[in-house]
Amino acid sequence: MKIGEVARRAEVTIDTIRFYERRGVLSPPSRRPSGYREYTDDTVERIRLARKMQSVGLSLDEVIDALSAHDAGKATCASERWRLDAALDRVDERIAELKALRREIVSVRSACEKGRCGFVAADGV
Amino acid sequence: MKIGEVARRAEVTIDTIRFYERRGVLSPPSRRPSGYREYTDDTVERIRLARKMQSVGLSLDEVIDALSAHDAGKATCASERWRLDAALDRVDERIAELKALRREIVSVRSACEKGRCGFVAADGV
DNA sequence: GTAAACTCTGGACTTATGTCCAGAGTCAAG
DNA sequence: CTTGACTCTGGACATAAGTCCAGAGTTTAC
Repeated sequence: MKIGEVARRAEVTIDTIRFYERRGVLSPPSRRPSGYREYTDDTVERIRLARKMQSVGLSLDEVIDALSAHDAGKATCASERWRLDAALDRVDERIAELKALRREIVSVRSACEKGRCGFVAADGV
Repeated sequence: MKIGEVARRAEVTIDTIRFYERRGVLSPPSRRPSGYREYTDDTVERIRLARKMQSVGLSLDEVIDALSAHDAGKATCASERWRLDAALDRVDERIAELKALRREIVSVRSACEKGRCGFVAADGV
């Protein structure tokens, strides 16, 4: 199938597919005599898998890495679960940062209500 | 005082100060005959205020906007508090997104433990 | 056979917030 | 007066993950 159909089926843009090829998420497909890329269903699945990985917070480099392990045939759930753990740790860390930020905002805000907020006040800046 | 001392006192880099000038956070300072920028203490305070605003999650454009209101002399705590409210809303929204992502990761992870995880599994992709 | 829809390449552009650079000129201390 | 520290400009570079473009060639439906 042509790239447009892959894009529709995998729910990404054509540009993303070509970008994935450049980055190595997808290997270069076979070509028609005209130069058109020719794909199989596998590519659709591979893109979906990549998107799924990205959607849980893996960077594209991590996705490429995971897919390589996958391609090498050495990937099992147990052997790859650390990637999810790492993603989870990052999310938790980010949540903690945002909660700290939230406390800071609330603090500035309530100082603001009580007069001197040091934020927007008439401090001559 | 020269730019280097402003940088030290406001705890930013010289590059950041010049960048703030280009962006309009700081107005162009007076110059020595040599062309060197000459600042007063006010600039240090203004930079600190800008950093404080950024640190609670306002974008640079929002900081510029807030400082303009400030410069116009129309800013009071009450009139500007909505900026903090907006920042707070964004943080809350972001936290909610991350919590949803966390649930998704945990879900994929536990599916992974139970065999078919559809993530890294031997699904022939 | 023609028109519309599709695809090709390679590179520039996007967002946000700075950071870094070379090459030239200036300032301060001794 | 010399030396080392400082500052100037303007533009390129950085991140991440794509997005968009022109201009040319291809495929498909009618």
